[in-house]
Amino acid sequence: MKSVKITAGLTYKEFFVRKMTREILAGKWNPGDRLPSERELAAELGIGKTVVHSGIEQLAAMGLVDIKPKSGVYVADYMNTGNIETLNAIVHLNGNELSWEVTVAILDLRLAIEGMALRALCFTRCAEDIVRLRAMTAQIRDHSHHSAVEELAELFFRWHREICILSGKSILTLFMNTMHDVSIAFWVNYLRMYGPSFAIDRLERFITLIEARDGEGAYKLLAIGIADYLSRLENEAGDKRERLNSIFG
Amino acid sequence: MKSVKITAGLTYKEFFVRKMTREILAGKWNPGDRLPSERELAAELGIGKTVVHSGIEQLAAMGLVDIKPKSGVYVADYMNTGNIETLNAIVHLNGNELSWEVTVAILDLRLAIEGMALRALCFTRCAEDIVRLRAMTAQIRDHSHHSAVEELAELFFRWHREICILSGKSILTLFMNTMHDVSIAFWVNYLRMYGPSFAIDRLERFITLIEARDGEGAYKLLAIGIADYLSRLENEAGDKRERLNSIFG
DNA sequence: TAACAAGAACTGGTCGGACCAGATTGTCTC
DNA sequence: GAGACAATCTGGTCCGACCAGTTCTTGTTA
Repeated sequence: MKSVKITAGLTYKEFFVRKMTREILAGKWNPGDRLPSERELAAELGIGKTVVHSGIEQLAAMGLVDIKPKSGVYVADYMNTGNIETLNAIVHLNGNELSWEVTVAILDLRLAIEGMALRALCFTRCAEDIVRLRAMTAQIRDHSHHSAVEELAELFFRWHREICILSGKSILTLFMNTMHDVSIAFWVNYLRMYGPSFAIDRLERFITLIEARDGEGAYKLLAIGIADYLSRLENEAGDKRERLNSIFG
Repeated sequence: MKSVKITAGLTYKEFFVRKMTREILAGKWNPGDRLPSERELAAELGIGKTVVHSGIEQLAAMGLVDIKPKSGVYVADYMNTGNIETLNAIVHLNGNELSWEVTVAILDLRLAIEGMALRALCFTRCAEDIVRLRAMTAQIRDHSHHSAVEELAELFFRWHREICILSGKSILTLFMNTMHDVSIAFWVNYLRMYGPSFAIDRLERFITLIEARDGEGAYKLLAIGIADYLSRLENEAGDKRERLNSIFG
């Protein structure tokens, strides 16, 4: 008789990883705490130890726990020793809500990565690159009438990744992909703020600058767009405060 | 009778992942190629299919393969869809040699990440932060007489990560940790170029600027250090060319 | 001979038991 | 009380059994 209630579609392992992630990030376990042994967790949940072990390995790869062989599994000081997967877990637990700090950090890194790629691409671009970017933009425009915002977010992410690919700077592409999950969360918020139309027009402005080989112009467009988004975010936070003030006094 | 010759200390899974990584990155399989089925690979190597499957899952997490259920496992277009683990694998296969492109990209990202952290820390730092950084620096100096360069590299990485931790910008810390493996490779090269003494003196200059709350000064020190390193790297490449010229004509 | 349906074989996916090696704790003897 | 040995604990690894869906092969019917 299993004690685990399996949510539709989740394997035991997925259920276990989600449950432990939630508990760790919710503070049920603090950094340094020793988790129950794999056998205890397996017995408690009514699943096999190998599944638990596999789940714990995943938690370790996510930076949430440290495994000490022969000793036990300890909650890691994950905000200090964690990695991008830690951040992805935090963001996912928050329903893909990005805090101000996360947003600033993501966008600054994006400026660094995509800034380099844009400059390089403006220098090296060929005609097929422009055709490629235009085709992708048109595809996004087609989709914008009937696709969910998450789908659109994926398409925007891929457009900007294509900048890195076309620039020939493979490493920048790898870094950008590494930030995929948090970037999708960002694009969802961005599309909600500006709407798909505005966002697509901006893509076309990038293409114009790339066609003109204006690396500094393209970089500036990126930087200005980022600054505007952050400014709007701040204003929305201010608006929320004003609305609360008018309700409560 | 196992057909796998196990290198000392490697599990079947580790052996399998290394073998496949080497073959994929060496071009034995091209992006889009379908790998032999898990059962075929298992039979060929004389190990269990589950181990092969587990290894393939790891290769997928590394961005090297795409798994299509019921169809097969295909080599991914990993330079376009891969992630930081892809880069780590490439660097590791090259005996931790960093190409110029990788070095430039890493350092630019580091400038973005640590630049933000330095500025923030100079603004918010307290006395204990300075004490902490001084203690870490002294520890590094103690180790520099008898430690291997890889150990020193780890200590330098942690010193710079501590900047992020002390800045209170957790997200920057997570990003920095994400770049841990390639950063270690960089620090090894850096220490070989400048020597531990010089590198430690530079840490102390950072501390002086942080103590003085000179965010722009600290950022400049970082940027200048990076530019100098890249310049020397270029000169070394030039020196190699000159030496070859004088040998061959 | 061609088309359709059923069965077999294939694919990756998941799970749990068996066993391993080393660390830690408990028990017994001196 | 100290030391030696055994038992128990820990995480670690591997494998066979079974699953679900896809694709290919074979047999039957028109």
